[in-house]
Amino acid sequence: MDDAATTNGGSDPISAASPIGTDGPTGTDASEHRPPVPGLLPAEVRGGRAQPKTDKSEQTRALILETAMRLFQERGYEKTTMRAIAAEAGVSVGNAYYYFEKKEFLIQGFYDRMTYEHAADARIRMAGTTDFAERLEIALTSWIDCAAEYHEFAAQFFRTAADPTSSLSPFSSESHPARKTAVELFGETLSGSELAPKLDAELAELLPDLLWLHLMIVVLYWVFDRTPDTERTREFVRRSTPMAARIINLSRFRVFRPIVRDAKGLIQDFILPTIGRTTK
Amino acid sequence: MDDAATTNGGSDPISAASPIGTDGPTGTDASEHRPPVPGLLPAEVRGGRAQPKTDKSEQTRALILETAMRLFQERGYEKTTMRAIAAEAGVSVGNAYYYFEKKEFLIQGFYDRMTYEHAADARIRMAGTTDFAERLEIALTSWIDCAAEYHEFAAQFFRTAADPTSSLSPFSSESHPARKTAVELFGETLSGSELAPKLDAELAELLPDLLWLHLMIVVLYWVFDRTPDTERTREFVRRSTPMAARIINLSRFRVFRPIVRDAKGLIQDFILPTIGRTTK
DNA sequence: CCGTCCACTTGAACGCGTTCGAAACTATCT
DNA sequence: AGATAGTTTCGAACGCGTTCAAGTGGACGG
Repeated sequence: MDDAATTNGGSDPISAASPIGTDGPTGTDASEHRPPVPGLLPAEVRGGRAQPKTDKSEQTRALILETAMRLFQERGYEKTTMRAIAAEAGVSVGNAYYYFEKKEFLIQGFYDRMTYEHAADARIRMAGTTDFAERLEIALTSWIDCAAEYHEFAAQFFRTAADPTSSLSPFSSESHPARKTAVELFGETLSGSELAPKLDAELAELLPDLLWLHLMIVVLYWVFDRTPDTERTREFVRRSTPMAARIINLSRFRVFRPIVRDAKGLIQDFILPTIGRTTK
Repeated sequence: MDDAATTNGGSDPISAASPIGTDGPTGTDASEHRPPVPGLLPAEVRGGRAQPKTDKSEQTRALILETAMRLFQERGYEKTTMRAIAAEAGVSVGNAYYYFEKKEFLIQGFYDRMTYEHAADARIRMAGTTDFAERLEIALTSWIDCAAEYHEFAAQFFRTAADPTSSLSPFSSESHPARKTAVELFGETLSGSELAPKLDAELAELLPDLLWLHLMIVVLYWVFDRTPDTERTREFVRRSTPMAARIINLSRFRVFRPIVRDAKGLIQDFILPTIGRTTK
């Protein structure tokens, strides 16, 4: 009896905006419609139960989520019990489960928050830089910095994310706004560089998702990284970004055409559909 | 207090990995659980507690593992309770935990068995074929076939494998014999092809591990694949293997030198050490 | 002012993974 | 045979995630 799908009303309050690739604005992106504090946004309403009907309801939900996030950080995920969260928030366990179907779903709060913090931070940091490799390195390093405080229980999160039956997976979840935000950031990483105009349009459309995959690899590396300040992952980023830039740059030349064509086909047919992107 | 490490005597001395005996045709009963080679412990011993001291001990261990694997396949991982395993095996729960530290560790049995079955099956299938792309496709398709029966609860296994704190992870576990076996298979996949003599020796040394990573990507794809008979993954293999072969083939040419050099450095410095391989 | 509906809240109870102290069994020595 | 030490087995008990039947309280219609 999998009630995971049935209990949720199925309606997602976030309506999809225009596809990523169709935007042709080379100038100011103006995608900064995101309020600065995402902690209490309806964006985090996802992953729970039905939509809130009351103000008080939403407050309770936010209270539980905030409390959970604080305790997770203080004690780690496993050692934070649902009873402790409920007690600390001053509600009952059942109430917590009224808003969050499973303990897992409380992690979503972290994921969302980090994604938005990362996007904002990276945009600021890469402003003024036009070299693509540098921009990419900034974007990835920014992620590592934003994620630093959560490294301790990242394992748990990653575990959850790797479960295809869980809607928290960055791969399988359809209409995951956080992923969309991240992909958009990489779109800007590319479009704001001097490399962008030189590229084949078709390839340029795929690249944001590919760069997001690059981030996923970095995340994988980061999760397993046990060096202080995840220095090894940072070094990995410093080494891999110039190479990625070079590969993309070389893709323009004739010798590489066949490979690039193959790769594009593979990505379009097998990778993007899997991660929930429907390229028409 | 994490007693997970302290309860275990420290290092579990794994002597060697031997292929799991081709199990009897029908009766999976514990009737032939005595290894003919005295100094060689079965591969299944890994992941549990201390080494068995008695013959009877080893029998009990095997009985529990066999029972667990059967129930996992019948009911799935989550729905198979430790109590059920113990009851079905005719032992107590405590006894099961005497041999297997956590329920997770019972999964290891699957992993080992599948790895050896795969290696054997792939070797048979690719005998007589010298085209590298074909050999690679055979190796990967063989894996999908061997893994087919476990697809249902593969999610759970993958979840566990993605946890860096778990010793079951194919990445972080040092001295994982199953991984070694798989890498060796890919070594033969390459060395048995007409491509092998043409390659740079240094690159040829890296390739088995890289091909294993290719398999890991296929596994990732497979876990999320919901199509019947994981047809989509099979198609993915058919498409990706010729491309991999072409890339490897092209790596010989001068134009690609710089990229190949970069890639080699990156892999040698960052990928292989992480997956427990120390290339000198 | 009462009844009805419904979002919200409660906490006891259930199932399962895991632990632990003690019993049972085996091997070895006196 | 008895004593001793080590190994294996047992099952009750614990903690935690999760469920569920039973409330509570406010809004609204009559």
